Amino acid sequence: MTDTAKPTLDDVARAAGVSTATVSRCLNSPDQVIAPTRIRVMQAVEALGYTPDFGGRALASRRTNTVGAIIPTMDNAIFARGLQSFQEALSRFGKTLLVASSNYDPAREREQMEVLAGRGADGLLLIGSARPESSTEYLRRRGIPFVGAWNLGGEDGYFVGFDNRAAAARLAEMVIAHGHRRLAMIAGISFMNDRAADRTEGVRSAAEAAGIARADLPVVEAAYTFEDGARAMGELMAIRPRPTVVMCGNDVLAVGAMQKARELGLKVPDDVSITGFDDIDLAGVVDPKLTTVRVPHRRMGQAAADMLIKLIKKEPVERRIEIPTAIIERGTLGPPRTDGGAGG
Amino acid sequence: MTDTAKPTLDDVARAAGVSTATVSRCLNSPDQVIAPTRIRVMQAVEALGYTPDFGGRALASRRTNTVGAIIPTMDNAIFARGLQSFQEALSRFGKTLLVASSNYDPAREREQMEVLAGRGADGLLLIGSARPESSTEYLRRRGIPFVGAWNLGGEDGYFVGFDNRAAAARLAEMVIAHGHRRLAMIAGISFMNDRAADRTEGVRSAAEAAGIARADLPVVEAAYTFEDGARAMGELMAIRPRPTVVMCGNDVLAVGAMQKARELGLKVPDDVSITGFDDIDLAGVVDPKLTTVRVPHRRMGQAAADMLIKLIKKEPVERRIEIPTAIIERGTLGPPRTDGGAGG
DNA sequence: TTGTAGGCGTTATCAA
DNA sequence: TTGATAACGCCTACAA
Repeated sequence: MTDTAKPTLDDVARAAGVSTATVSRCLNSPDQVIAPTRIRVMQAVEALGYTPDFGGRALASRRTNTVGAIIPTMDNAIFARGLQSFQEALSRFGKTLLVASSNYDPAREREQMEVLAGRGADGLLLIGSARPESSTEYLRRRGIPFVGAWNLGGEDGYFVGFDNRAAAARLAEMVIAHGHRRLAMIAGISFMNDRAADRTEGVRSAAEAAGIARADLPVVEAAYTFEDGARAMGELMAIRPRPTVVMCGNDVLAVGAMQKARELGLKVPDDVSITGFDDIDLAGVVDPKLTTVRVPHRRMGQAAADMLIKLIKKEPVERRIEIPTAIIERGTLGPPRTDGGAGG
Repeated sequence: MTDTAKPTLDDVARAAGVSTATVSRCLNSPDQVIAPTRIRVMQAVEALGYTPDFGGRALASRRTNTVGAIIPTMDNAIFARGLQSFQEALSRFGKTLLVASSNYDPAREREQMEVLAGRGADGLLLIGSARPESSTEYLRRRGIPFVGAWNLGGEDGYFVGFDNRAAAARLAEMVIAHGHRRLAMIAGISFMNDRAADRTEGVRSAAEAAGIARADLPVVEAAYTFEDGARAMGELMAIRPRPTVVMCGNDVLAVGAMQKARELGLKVPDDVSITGFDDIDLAGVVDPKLTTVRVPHRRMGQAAADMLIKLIKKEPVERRIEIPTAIIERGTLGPPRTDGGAGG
C-alpha cells in the first residue's frame, strides 16, 4: 500500500543508488556485478516489488524466450496432456509457453498466429497440417518456425506425430480379423481436421482391402462430446442389418456410444463391439474397458518441444518424428453375434 | 520468401508513402484517416504481412488489453470449462487471455503472477483464496486487480464462486437422510486448496450435526486422477465395519472409486453408495450415473470476466458473487444395506 | 487529414 | 566493475 505505481528500472536504480545499467545486469548476468552492489540492488528489487516489463525488455533485447501453441480447444483432455509435457520441456530451456485456441476454425487460428507473433513468439506449435497456405506463408514471412503435432503432415514442414491413417487401419484390420463384416464408424468432424479425416480413411481403406464396399460402411461425423457420440450411435443402431461393430474416431465418442448402447439395451461387446482412439484415462475406467489406440501424448509433447527449440536455434533437425502408437486390447471388442444380428 | 526480417511500422509507412503516425492511426482509429489513404496503407500492411509488435505498442500506449488467469492445472476438465467461457466473455471486450498454471504450488503461482504482471496483464483471475499474503500484496502493490473464482474467499478481495462447504454439507445431509451412518470420504488434496478443504469440512460438519463422531468419518486425501480415487477407495473398503457410503471431493475421484468398487465386486449403490462433486460430463456417462453437485462453470467464468472488467475499469463492483449450486440426484446414492454390512 | 517528434522501460555498446 | 547513452517499435500530443 506504499506507492501505487508500477516500479521501473529507474526506481530500483535510484533506490539502490546505482545506474539502470547495473540493475539490468544484476537481473540478467549477475556475475558481472560485484556482490555487495548486487545484494543492495536485489534488496531494492524485492522492496519495491519490481518485475521487469516484458515489452521494454523484448524491445531492447530483440528476444522474448516465448513460444506459442495454438490448439483447437482446451476442452479436450488429449491436447491438455500433450501441452503439459510440451510446456514442461520448454521451461527446462527457460522458455515460456503462450497458449491460444482456434476452436477448430482456420480463420481464428490465423488470428491467433498474429496475436502470438505480435507478442514475440520465437516459435509456434500447431496441431495437424490442415490449414490455408496463407497461414503458413504468413509464418514463413515473419521467419517464425513452427512444428505441427498429432500427425505427420504432407510434403514440407516439420512434424512430430503419428500416422493416424495407418493406426486406424491396423485397428480396423484387427476388428475384421475378429470376424466382423458389418462395420460402422463415428468419426470426428473432418472439416479442417486431418486427424479425424485420416482416421476415417484408415478404417475405410482396411475395409475395402477386406472386400467391404464403401457403401456398406456407414460413417457419421460427430463433434467432441459424449452426447454427440451417443446421438451418432443412435443413428447407427437404427440401421438394418445392424452393424456389429462401431469404430469411433476418439475415446470420448466411444464412451458416448457405449452409454447409448446401454440405454438401448445392447450389451458391449456381445451385441455390438465398440472401439476408440487416443487411450485417454477414461478408456480404462468404463465398463467394459475400451479397446483403443494408445497415443503417447507426453512423448509427443516432449519431442515437439525439442524440435521447436532446435528450429529456433537454427540447429539441424529431422523434418518429421514419428511417434509409435499401439493398439490396446481391452473389453469392448469381441466377435460379432453369430445369430446374424437383429435383422431389419 | 521475399525479405525475411519482421516488418515494422516504418516499413509499412514507407511502402504506403505516408508517415508512421498515419499507419498507426489506420490500425487504431481508422475513421481518423481518409479512405484512399487508409486503403493504400492497409494494402501495404497486407502485402508486407505486418503485425504490430505487442511490446512496442504496450510501451507506448501503456495498456495491453490483456488479462491473465492462473489455474492449478490444465489437466482438469473443470477449469477448462470455466476458462473457456471466461475467455469468450473477455474477447467480447476485446481482451486477450493469457493462461498460466501453478501446479497447485503457491510458489509457482507467485512466479506466474510476476510473469503475467511483466507481460502487462491488466487484471488476473485466480482460483480460490488459499495463498500467501505476500502474493496478494504483490498484486496490490502493482495495482493489478484480481478476482478469485471457485469459492467465496475470506474477509476481503473479490470473488465469484460458491460455498463449497455449504454445498458439501447439503449433500451430506441428503446422504444421512437416506439412512447412512457409516460415511467415508475421499477428499481432494487440501494443502493450499480451499475448495477441497471446504468440501471436507462441509461433510464433517453435517456428520457431526447428525451425531456422527469425527473419528467415525474416515477421510482419505487423493490427487486428481481416477487411479488415486481407486486407490483411496481400496483403503476405505478395507475398513470394518465397512462404510456404506463414500462421498468424494470431485467427480473424477468418484468415478475412480466406482471402478474400484466394481473390481471389488461391490455393487453401487446396493453395496456401497458413492457421491461426487462438480457434475462434469463424465458424471452422466458412468453406470449408474453419478449423484453429484452441479457447479455452473460457464456462468462462473462469465461472471468472473464481468467482474474483472469492471475492476479494471474501476467501476463499482460487488465484492462477491455467489453462484448457486444444485444437487443432482442420479443413481449412485441409495439407502444403506440393511444387513448391517460386511462386519469385521 | 496528415506529419513531426518525444517518450514508454529495457538492453547493449562504449567509455570511464 | 560501473555509468552514459543510443537504440528497440510504437503511440500520441502538437503542429502544419
